[in-house]
Amino acid sequence: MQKFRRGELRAQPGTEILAQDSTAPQMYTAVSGMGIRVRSLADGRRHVIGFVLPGDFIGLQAGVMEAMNYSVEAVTDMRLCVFNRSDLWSLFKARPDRAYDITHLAATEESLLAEALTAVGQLEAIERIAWALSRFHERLRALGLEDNKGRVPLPYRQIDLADALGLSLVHTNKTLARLRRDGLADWSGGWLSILDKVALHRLGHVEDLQARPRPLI
Amino acid sequence: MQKFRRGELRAQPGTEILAQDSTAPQMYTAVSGMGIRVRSLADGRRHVIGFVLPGDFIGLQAGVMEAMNYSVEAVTDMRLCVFNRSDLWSLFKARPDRAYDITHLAATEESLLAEALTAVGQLEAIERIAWALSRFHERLRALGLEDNKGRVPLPYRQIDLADALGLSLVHTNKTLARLRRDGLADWSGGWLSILDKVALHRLGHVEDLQARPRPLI
DNA sequence: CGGGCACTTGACGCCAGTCAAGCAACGTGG
DNA sequence: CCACGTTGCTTGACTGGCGTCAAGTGCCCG
Repeated sequence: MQKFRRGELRAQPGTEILAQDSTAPQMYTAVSGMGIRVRSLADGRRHVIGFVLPGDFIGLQAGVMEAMNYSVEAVTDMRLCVFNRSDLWSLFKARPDRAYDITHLAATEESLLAEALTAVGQLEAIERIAWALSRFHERLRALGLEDNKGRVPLPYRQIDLADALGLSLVHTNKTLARLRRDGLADWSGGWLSILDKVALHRLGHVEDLQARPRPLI
Repeated sequence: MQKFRRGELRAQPGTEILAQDSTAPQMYTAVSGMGIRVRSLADGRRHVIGFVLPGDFIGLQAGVMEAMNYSVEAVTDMRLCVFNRSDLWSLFKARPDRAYDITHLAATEESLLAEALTAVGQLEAIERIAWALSRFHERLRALGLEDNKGRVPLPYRQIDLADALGLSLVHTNKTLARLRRDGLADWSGGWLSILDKVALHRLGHVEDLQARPRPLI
């Protein structure tokens, strides 16, 4: 992939890396720092589609479609690898294996969105938050960001989580406080600890891949 | 693509075409009939991720990932083209243009899901339904299914729409009645008519591609 | 004719939104 | 150095949109 790399971008908190409705000429891979994918409505409401963590690829939509349908914003300082949209087609011709990987990425993204849609559509507030915190911990742990006390860094604001889950800031805050009080999870000061993983997963309907019901017809 | 076609499948209403958590060896393109993509929770709740219309490709997840993370069910009688998962890789090697198209499909799917997520997360009940009916009419009209009275066939049940929008059946029913009474849209007897397109789009925050705000910095 | 399914409508209650006030941490400029 | 505005978090009081319960209709099918 190094051959297709075109440079590095640094973004400050609050910066818009890719703009909704724009036809960006570039795609990115997050190297460090965190951001959000966000869709804005004309009346000011916004929905956080997802969270960008190190290693995530962003801008595929801009790469293969006419335009992005959401923005990407930095929440912390970020460093990103830059790729040219115009190189994507030559990559597909030269490296079918890489093309396959990119399709795999897109399918994974779709899978994440389907799960989020289910959570937002069907779960009640405390279940949604349990789901989100479980997923956060899982992803960040997989990135090796867990410290020796089992905490992972989570530098987002409560309003970001609220807008991702379709909840109000106030209710999100109260529900986080309840999870803390009940000893399930504690997200404060930019760090997240899972205190009772089993209970949290059950509450958030997070499926342990091991425990999937295997149909044996 | 004909070379990769492996046969035809017919499915009755209620049939599960692809099962959640399964590693299906096949992918499909819907030829006729309609279905739903649906995720089920352990406690019986379900979320309708999306609606399968003629021309839609399904099973890409099963094709490139370990397993589907939602099921696909037929709602009417359906006919589908069958493709073998194992042929996907050879397609990527032989036809980079087709591989690109498939990635484009996946990105389009992601885009639809992002819009749905925003609707379910941020809009209130009547707005969500206005959004959904607008999108339905648009997609079905593009398929040439509009009759000379401006109606399109919509053979789903109210519970399917309710489960797609994260609303209860009862509230969905009452909201549909309200849109009908107010002269915005009428979905009854399996047919959908848009009576006041402008008002419906405004209510559902459906963006006219023409009228996008072009940033001119 | 009886049972099931989809749709409809009214009554009631609760989860979560809104409003409002207050605190702590931070950066800025007089 | 302190006053002041801004941003993010917290908490209590009140309200309302939407869920649940319940009953009823029309239609299809065995």
